[in-house]
Amino acid sequence: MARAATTTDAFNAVAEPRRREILDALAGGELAVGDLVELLGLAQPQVSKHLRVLREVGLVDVRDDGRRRLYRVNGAPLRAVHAWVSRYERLWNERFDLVDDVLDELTQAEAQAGPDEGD
Amino acid sequence: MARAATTTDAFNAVAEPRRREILDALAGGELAVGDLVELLGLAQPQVSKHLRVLREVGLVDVRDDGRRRLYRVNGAPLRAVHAWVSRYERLWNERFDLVDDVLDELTQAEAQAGPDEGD
DNA sequence: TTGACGCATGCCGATATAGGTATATGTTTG
DNA sequence: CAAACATATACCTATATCGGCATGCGTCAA
Repeated sequence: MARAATTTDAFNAVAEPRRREILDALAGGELAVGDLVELLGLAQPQVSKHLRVLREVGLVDVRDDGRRRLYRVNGAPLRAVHAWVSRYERLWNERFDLVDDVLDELTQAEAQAGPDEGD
Repeated sequence: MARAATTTDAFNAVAEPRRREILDALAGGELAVGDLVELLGLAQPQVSKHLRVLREVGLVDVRDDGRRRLYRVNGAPLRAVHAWVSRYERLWNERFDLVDDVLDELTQAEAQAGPDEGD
């Protein structure tokens, strides 16, 4: 067999440091490929390839702007990663159960406040 | 070059589904290799190999028990993963800033409560 | 239209992987 | 000591990856 494709899911796509850097760079807002090339100091083809992987797993969206292509982050696929990792949070954070309780209370408070829970 | 080694960090180690399953199984407590073989339905050598990877990145600890080896989860290395992913949480969870505030309040509350904040 | 620009893609090579099967190492039992 | 048990490791093969380099394709400017 071999390792699972990097485009299999967010877990695999994000295992590559450069791709994480790309997402971090895009966290500030839309950027063109050329911008990323400068920011990360990578060759243009490599950036395009990493973007392709990120695009295939849905971590970024593209938009055409003249002869440039503006990329944007889409965190949705990371939700699964976050969900899985969070289950282990208590293993390194003793206080987590406390936060857990608070989240519970928060949920209930919102429920009681009803749909009209303006800030 | 090629892909980074699976033993490079938690990101790479955890990208493999089987290894995540192993960690999930160990979440309930110590287990011997044989137990994991049964639980996951994998061949024994494969389980041992996956455990080796997890061990190299520090995600599991081993303990000898007669002719068996008991493995145990160590979530510490996942902290980095959690930290990175969490920064994107607000991208899919509109309410995150709310939780953010609550965490802040919690921290302050604890500080005020002092060291004697028993359950 | 020609040329410059911006980006995507194709090809190449080296490498680590994951599963399969066989076997080595260490431990308990008789 | 020998046999059974539990786990680790060695070897093998197919495969996808990542980087480097060249090139294809669409877009804007003169």
